[in-house]
Amino acid sequence: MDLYLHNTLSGRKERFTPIDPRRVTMYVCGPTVYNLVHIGNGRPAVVFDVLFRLLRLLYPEVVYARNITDVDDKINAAARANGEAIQVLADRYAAEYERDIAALGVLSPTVEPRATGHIAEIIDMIQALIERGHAYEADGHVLFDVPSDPEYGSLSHRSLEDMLDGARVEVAPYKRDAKDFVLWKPSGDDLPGWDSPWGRGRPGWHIECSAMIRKHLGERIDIHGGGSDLTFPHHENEAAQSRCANDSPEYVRYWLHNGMLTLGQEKMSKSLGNIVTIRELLGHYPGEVLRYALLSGHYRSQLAWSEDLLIQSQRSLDRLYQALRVAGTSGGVTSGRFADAGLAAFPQSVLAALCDDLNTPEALAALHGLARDIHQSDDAQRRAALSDALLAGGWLLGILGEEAEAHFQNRGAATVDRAEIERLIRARNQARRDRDFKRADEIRDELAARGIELEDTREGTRWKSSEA
RNA sequence: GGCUGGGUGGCAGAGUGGUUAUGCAGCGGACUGCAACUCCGCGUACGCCGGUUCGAUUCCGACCCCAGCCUCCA
Repeated sequence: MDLYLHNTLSGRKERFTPIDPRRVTMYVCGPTVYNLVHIGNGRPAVVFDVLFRLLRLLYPEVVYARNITDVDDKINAAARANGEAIQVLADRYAAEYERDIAALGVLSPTVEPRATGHIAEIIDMIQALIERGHAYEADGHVLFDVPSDPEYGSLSHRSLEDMLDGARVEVAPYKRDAKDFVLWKPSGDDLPGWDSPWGRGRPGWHIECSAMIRKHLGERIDIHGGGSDLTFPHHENEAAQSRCANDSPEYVRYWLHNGMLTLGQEKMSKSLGNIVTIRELLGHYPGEVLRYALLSGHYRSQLAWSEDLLIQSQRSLDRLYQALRVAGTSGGVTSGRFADAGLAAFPQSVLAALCDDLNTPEALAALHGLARDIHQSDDAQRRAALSDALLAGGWLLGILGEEAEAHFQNRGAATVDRAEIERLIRARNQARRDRDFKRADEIRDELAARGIELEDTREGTRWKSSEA
């Protein structure tokens, strides 16, 4: 099945053709670790996790690198404010980040490189840029010479003249051109620094990604992902550096950018302060609900984050689990089961949706279609087949990994233990057989008051914990 | 100002030149001892104005409005 992806470079949807069909390479920009990440940071992690899962299904090998930026002036500032060692703070928040996105069902990438582990590669690359006449040293800094790259602006679709209009920032006096950006900057004794041909210093932001990609994935790669706010300047600069430092004229074949989350009327962002951390959300909702919410919109669109979205996502997810429950299948053990399954194990409708530029809302709709089919079927064998398909499709999206019965029972604020629940259900069913409906309803009301809801089915009475 | 993307039913959010998105919420019915679960049905959705067309929410043009980037940012 052909995969189509929207490429920022061309501005349109293109058929995905990897450089090497046996080995697909993908890089995604991770966060700068200086505090807990917000749910907006979770979007690329989740979206490109779905792409990673899909690619592994379609190609024999996928090398996926997702970086962590652990050297940055914001980290330095946060550490100073905390009176904490810089590296300790960065390590801590890197670990918190991984914990948060793991809760969102994000698989580990193939490699997770950190900037501080690649200083030698960064220095090499800067030297190459200087030698090739694309960078210069000035006042302890090394700067990229933007006018030396004729293709600069091709990714973000801006001409150099366009950029002049937006030059709102004061230009450092040592820059030859206002658009030149820093590759290396000097560090005082109180800041992290490494010896270099230009003195003790630290790398600029953009060069980190270029160096890590070259080391782990090669001079040219298939897919580069990240938030749309990184398109300019970060990715534009990164592309310029890599094109100019590498021997290959092609750097990235497919640039993918996810849209921003909004809170209220505006983009969720740290500088605006309108953020909600993943950690905070996990206190109220399972990670799977957050993931469903993130996937409920197409990755390139803005998505309005709200309490309502979470409630709707939770209930939508319940509907899928309810179908699994009715089919009598147990989920839960799906991860090992589908990770190495062939294409045939996955519902065509879900694959088709995902292969069309990762249309996750369409894929979720397909899952709901399967759920409906399960409910409408009275053939146990067919139900089992449908619920297998539902589980497989769910795995591809990174949801439905929980055992269905547990999904409904291990949540909420139930204050009754399992044995007591079973005992009361038996007592109620006895009362029903005796046609003592008053007594039966008393028991049901009592359980309801304690957060337990009952469902009577042909096979017996089921219970679930009320919504949290 | 430049460059992107968008305005779809109460809400979220896909998609399509003429046929049901999907989910949540609401209403009516079936099932049930009553509920819950589930099923069936319903509400005349496509910013505005023109154009093309037998027919446009879907193509073209103008207009209005919104968001993102142009500074750190997922």
